[in-house]
Amino acid sequence: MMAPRKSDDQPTIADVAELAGVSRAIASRALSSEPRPVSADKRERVLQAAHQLGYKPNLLARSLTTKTVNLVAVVVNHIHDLSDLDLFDLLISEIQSIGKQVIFVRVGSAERIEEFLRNGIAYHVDAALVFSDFADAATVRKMFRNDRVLMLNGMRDEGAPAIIPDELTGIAAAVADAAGKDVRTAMLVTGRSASPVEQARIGHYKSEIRRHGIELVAELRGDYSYQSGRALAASPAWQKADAVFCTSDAMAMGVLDVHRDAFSENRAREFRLYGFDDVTLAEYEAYPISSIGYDKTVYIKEILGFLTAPDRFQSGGILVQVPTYFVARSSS
Amino acid sequence: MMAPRKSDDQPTIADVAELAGVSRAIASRALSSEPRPVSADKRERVLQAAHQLGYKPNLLARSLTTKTVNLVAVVVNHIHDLSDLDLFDLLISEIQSIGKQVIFVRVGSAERIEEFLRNGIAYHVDAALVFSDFADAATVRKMFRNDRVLMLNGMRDEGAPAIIPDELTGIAAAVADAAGKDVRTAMLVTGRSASPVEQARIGHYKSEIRRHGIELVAELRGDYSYQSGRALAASPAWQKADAVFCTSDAMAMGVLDVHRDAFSENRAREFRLYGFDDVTLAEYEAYPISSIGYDKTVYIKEILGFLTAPDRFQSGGILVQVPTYFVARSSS
DNA sequence: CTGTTAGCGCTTTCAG
DNA sequence: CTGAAAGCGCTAACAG
Repeated sequence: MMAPRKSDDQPTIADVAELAGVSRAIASRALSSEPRPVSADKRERVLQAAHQLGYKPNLLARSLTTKTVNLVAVVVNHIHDLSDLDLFDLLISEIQSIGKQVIFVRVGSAERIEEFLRNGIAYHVDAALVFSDFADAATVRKMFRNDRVLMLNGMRDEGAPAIIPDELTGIAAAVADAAGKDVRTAMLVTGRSASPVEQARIGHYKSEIRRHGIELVAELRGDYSYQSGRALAASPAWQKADAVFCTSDAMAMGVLDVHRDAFSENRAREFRLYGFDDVTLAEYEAYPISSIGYDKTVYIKEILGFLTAPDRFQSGGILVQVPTYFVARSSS
Repeated sequence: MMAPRKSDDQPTIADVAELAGVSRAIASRALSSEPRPVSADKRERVLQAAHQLGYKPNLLARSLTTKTVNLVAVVVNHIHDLSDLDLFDLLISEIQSIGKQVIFVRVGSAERIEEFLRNGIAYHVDAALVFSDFADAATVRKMFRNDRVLMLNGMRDEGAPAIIPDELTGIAAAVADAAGKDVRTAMLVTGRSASPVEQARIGHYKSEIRRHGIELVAELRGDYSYQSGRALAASPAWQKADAVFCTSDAMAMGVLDVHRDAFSENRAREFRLYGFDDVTLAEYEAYPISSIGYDKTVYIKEILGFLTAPDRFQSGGILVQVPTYFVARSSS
C-alpha cells in the first residue's frame, strides 16, 4: 500500500504510475525520450497522468542511473575581454536551445581546480568546452567523468577533439595589407607566450613579416589586456616602426589611446596599427582598428555539432578549423 | 561478500568503509562536513582510507538525499553589456571561492523558460541570483526547488530579499553637477521602461531635474545598447539641450560617437553628456563619460552574504542598498 | 509488451 | 558511538 503523497512535494514517477494504473517501469518507459517498448494505450495513459499531475522528472535521480545530466561545462580563465562578450552570450544561448544547461567554471589563477571540480556537479557534466589553457587535454579529461572534452584553447595534444580558428589566413592578409602600404619595419605586441595559441599566432606573424621582407624591430610582451597595451606603448621599450601588430584588439586599443594624437585625422599617421579578435567595439569611431576575426556563428555551430554528435569528433583528435578574415579599418 | 571494485571506477564510500573496516554509515559520518558522532579512531581510519583510495563523494548521489547541490544559478537576460564584463567575472570568482559552482541561465527572449529550468539540474540549485527581470519574485521562486531567490533586478515584490544600488544618490549628484554648470535644458535617454529598475531610475532623474529647475525637453527611449544610443542621437527626435542624461554608459557612448565632433578639444562643447554604470572603458580617452557607478566589490560581498547566510535575509524581503557615486569626466 | 526486482551512491533513521 | 536497513527518484535487467 503506497502512502499518500504529501501535497507539498513534487509528484514522482510512482505517483504517475499509480494514477495511470501501470508499473513504474512502464511509466518510466513511456516518459523516456528514447524509444522504449510500451503499448500505445498505456503510453497515452501515462502521458495523460503525468500531465495531469504536472509531473517533472527529478534530474538528479535520473542522472544517478543514466550518468548523464544535460549539463555542459564552459571552462574559462576568466571573462574579462571584450571578445568574450561577443562569444559567450551566443554560446550559452545556443547550448540552451538544445536543452542543455551551462555550468561556468572559471579557472582563473585558482590552484586546486581539480579538487574544486571533483567536489561539485561540474564533475558529472556531459561535456566540457575548454577555452582556458590551464591544462592539457589529458589532464582536463581526467577532471571530468567522461571523455567529452573539446579543446578550444589550441591545446590539441593526445587526440582530443579541437576547434580552432585558422589564424594564418587572417594574419597573412593583415601583414600583406601592411606590406602593400610600404611598411618596412614592424613591432609585435603579444599576449602570454605560454599559451600554445599565442605561440602559434606569434609564429605566424613572424613568418609572414619575414616573408614580406619587413624588419621586426621589437617584440613586446603584454597579456592581451587594454592595460598591458597601454603600458607597453608608454614604456621605454616602445620603438618607432611603420606598423604595430597586436595579438589582441584590447592591447591595440591601449596602444591607440596612448598614441591617439598620431591617429587624428589632420595629421600624418605615424604608424599603422593592427589588432586581433575583431571586437564589436572596433566597428565604431573611437577604436577603428584593423583586425582579424572569425565568424562566431560558424565557430559555435561546430561546437554544437560536438555537443549533439560527439562521436563524429571522437574518432581521434579531430581538428576543425574555422576560417578567419582580415578587416581593414582606418588604423592601418 | 562484496564484489571487488572495478579498477576503472571511482571508489565509493562502500570501498572506503570496507578498507577502514567500518560500516558505510560510519564512513559517511566521518566524511561529513557537519559534526556527526564518530569515535576519534574510526574517524581517523576512515579519513586515512578515503585519502588512500582517492575517494571523492558523488555529489549527484549525495544530493538525492541532502537536497543540496552546491550550485548557484545566475539568471540573466543576456551577457551583452560592457557593464556585465565588470560584474560577472568577479561574481563567479567569488562564488567559486566558497566552494559553490555556477550555472548560468540566460533567459533572453526565451519562452518556456520555466520548462527549461524544470528539466535540468538548474531546478535543484541551492540559490538563484536573479539579474534578469523576466518575472517577479513569486514566479521565480516557483521555478526553483527552494526559496533562496535573491532579486538583483529591482523587482522586490512579495517579501523576496533584494540587493539594489541606491541610485538616487548618484543621480542627484549627476544632476547637481549639471545644474552647477548652468545647464537649463536636458534630454533623457532611457532603456526599456518595462523594467522597474528603469522606471525608478527615470523617476529619480525627472524629480532631480525638476528640483533644479531644469527643463526636460525630450525623453527618448532606447534599450541600453550602444546601438540604440547611436540611433537616437542620429534620429529626427534628437533635440538641442544643454545636457543629455543616458541611463546606460553604452547608450552614452553611442551618443558620443554620433556627436564626436562636438566633444573634440578645440571646440566649445555643445552639450554635456552623462552616462550610467561607470564602465571601465569610460576611464580611458575614447569615451570620457561622466557616469554613475557603485562599488562592485561591496555589491558582490552582499550577494555572498546571502549565499552563505541566507537566513539573515530570509526574515521578510530584506532590501540591501549599495551606495552609488557620481564621477565627473570631461564629457560633462 | 509488462511487471518485478535490483540497484545508482549516499545519508539517515532507528535500534542497539 | 555504531551498524543494519530503509530510502532519495529513477532506470535497467530480467523473467514472464
